[in-house]
Amino acid sequence: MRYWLMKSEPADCAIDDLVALPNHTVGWFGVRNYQARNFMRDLMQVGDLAFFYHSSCPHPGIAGVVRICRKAYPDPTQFDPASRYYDSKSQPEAPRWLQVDVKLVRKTRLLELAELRAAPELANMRVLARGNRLSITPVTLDEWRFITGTMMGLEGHEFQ
DNA sequence: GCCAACGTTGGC
DNA sequence: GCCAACGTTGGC
Repeated sequence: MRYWLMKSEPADCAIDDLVALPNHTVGWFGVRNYQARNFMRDLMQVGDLAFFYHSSCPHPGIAGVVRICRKAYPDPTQFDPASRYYDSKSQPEAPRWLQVDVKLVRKTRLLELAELRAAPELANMRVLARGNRLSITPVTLDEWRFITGTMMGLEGHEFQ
């Protein structure tokens, strides 16, 4: 059981899009970085929990909690010439890019990036590291508990 | 395998 | 739009 932070551009998929979707489930398409892909391929398991993070937008920050509900499989957008995530070098018989499915656990208040940066308890959080460009980063249990508990007021909440 | 050039990310 | 940081590409 691991914890993650996953960045999504609200223009692609915002937390409210996930709220509105049937089953509140979406494929995490568009990852085009090998390290992030390898996290999904090698370490992510069904049942892992993740913060849903809004990036490249006016108010970047954590907007919700999701659960991994399907293990890594080929990202269909890599084969779609109309997609901004199309990759002409990826072949269907040897897909280069993968996605997992995530299911909304709960929408939370927006925990803005500035607020995360201001917390000494999160000084070593991977996503906050200088120069970090990974769209998927591991979160430690301590960081998870601090954010869901102290920052979100969800002490003792069972994320089923 | 090196590394310069180029591209991308993402906050500001 | 800027730009720091870092990933990727491709010639050698």
